[in-house]
Amino acid sequence: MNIYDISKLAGVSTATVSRVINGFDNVKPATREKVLSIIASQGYTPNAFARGLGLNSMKTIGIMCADSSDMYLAKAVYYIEGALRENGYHCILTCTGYERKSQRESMEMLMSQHVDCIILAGSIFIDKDDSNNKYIYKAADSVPIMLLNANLDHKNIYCISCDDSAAMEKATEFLLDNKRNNILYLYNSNSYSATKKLSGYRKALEKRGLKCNEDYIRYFNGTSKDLEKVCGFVTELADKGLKFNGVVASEDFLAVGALKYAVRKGIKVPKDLEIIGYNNSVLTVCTEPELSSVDNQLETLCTNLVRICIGALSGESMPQKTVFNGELIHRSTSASSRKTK
Amino acid sequence: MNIYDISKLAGVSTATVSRVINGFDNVKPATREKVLSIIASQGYTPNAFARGLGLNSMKTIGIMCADSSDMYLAKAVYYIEGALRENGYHCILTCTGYERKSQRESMEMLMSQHVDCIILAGSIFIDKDDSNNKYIYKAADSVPIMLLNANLDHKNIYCISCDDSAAMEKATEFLLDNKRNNILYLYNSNSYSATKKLSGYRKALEKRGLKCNEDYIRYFNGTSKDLEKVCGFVTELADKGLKFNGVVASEDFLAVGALKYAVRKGIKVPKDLEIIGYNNSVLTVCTEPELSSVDNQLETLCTNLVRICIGALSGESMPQKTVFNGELIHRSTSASSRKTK
DNA sequence: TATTTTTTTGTAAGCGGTTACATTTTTGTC
DNA sequence: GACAAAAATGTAACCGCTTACAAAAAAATA
Repeated sequence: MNIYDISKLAGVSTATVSRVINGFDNVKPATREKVLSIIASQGYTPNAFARGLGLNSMKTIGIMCADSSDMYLAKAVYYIEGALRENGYHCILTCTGYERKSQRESMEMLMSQHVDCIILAGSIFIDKDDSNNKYIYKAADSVPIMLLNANLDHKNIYCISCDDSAAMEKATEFLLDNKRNNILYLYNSNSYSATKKLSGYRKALEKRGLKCNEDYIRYFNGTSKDLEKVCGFVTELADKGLKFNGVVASEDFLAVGALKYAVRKGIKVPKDLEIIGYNNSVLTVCTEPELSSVDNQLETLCTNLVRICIGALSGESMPQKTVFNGELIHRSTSASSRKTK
Repeated sequence: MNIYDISKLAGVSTATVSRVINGFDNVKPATREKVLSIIASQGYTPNAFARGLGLNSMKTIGIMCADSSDMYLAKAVYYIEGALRENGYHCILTCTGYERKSQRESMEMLMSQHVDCIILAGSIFIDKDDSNNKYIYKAADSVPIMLLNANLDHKNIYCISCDDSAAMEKATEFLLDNKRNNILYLYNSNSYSATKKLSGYRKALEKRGLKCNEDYIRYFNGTSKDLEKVCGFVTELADKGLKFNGVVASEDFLAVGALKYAVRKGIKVPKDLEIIGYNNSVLTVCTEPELSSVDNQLETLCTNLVRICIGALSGESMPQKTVFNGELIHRSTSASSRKTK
């Protein structure tokens, strides 16, 4: 059953059927009705491939993310997919891992599928050495590229992010306000947004004229799968004599690890140690006491990313850079008596 | 740049170019080399739409899942996508939510995209009233359907699942072995796999001649987003006078809620209360003490699902039903002195 | 009513591949 | 070297839709 069959049954040309299907207004109402009824009675659906070939688009958008089982990225994918579907777009999802080579391959795969746009969910795709970002610029020559939580300057690249630096600065300041002058900073990535967060931490210290002790900035080489390891890592730091009365982390799981350490050692939280995570994930409410965390407005970021994406695809002029503010969510690992808006 | 341009540059016909691209062996090596070098020098990639139109396939598979931000489903999607990608397939992901209507719409969307196969990740798509499953049977007339953790009888539907009933029975028995005769059963879904789990709980009791007290079987109306509510729910049950010395849950977050209740009330775990969750998710290691849980072998399920899927697509005869066994993972909320294999 | 303008419809050429079938070239055999 | 068989290549129809352009029908104007 194809458009030709329908046209014969309706006694019109394929062009007219096509017009009806695509909702053009230059079709006589009576003709439209007839064609629609035939289509309905035959249960006909246009062949998407032929359509794609003719229009050079299948209304499909590619989403690249390092690991869709990561809690944060999973949410991003969920929000993005939902918003795109509402706009009549389909999503091809590809999990690239953390290696540049496989990321490039994923990008090529998406390009070969002729997606209308590519969304890079996460800053892991951007290299500090800009010459390694050519693969992105090349793709941007063909289709608009959307960056979530990252930044790149190019006329066809749109960046949507949270001001992670400011948000982390706020979190750090909150602890400093309570005379927590030995704040451990835990992170596990050197991506664009991770770097921003760290700079926020430094800025908060600098602002008060405190010099930043590099011993307190600690890189953890692992992921949320290694939560037990994080606890061990923090315990080791403490055992080595590092004294700290505050912890801020670039991801919630790192903060949970610190909290585990505290609970096991019987350290009172938040009285003797305050802890603030980042992402405001479900982990924050699993622990006892529950974890304070920075919410970086993922849903807002994603819905706006899609809005801008759709706009760009329909030829509208859209802002290249869109930045939102994070918010510090207080639970039980930061001293609630000082809660601020 | 299309196949015709390449054929001219290489001085051969489009058929030959097509043969080279598709790796047919009836091409003279010298010709193949020449064509390949032209293709490489021109940076040519075949148009996927034209290809799809000709072959009636774009090597794309549809994944339906209720909510890809759900930790369990997110992992399923991750494993499935990865395995499919290794086999040269692309994935269209669609999150359907929990309403039958939107699930049907997602299914239609995937069918209209002419995917080669549809994977239903989760048992939420199957209705107990089989007449409501027509939308699945209808799709199965066109493409193979893969069910993860669910079951449906049809010649073109393949089911891959964990024996959730047996796994839950094992978990329950483990507690009964330690004279935990008042075991609270928490669940939050009536899907196929959730029902199986519950039947496993019942079976364990029956096996010992214990009659199942329905007061202990409790439905929680919410999701992992409402973790704090779960804790409140369990606290309420206890406040109402329900006495229990064991908890098994159909999902980890329910068990975490129970554990929160215990920690807050100062109940000793596992001495006075043993708790076992289900899915062996990352939540199990966030809590203190860490949560024992049933691992239902999601990765194994997914890789086998994809293996069977690929086999079926290439015309091989594949098993309609594939069942794996779950495994009880002991951490700190079940009495470790009795640890069994 | 004749003429012009506008609306509606039809024709047919793409879009860029695949592949059945026909043809040419190569290889093998006697 | 003649002939048959096998291998390599080419021709052209086809997949099912879109759309520029042409043509016909309807509406507006004179």
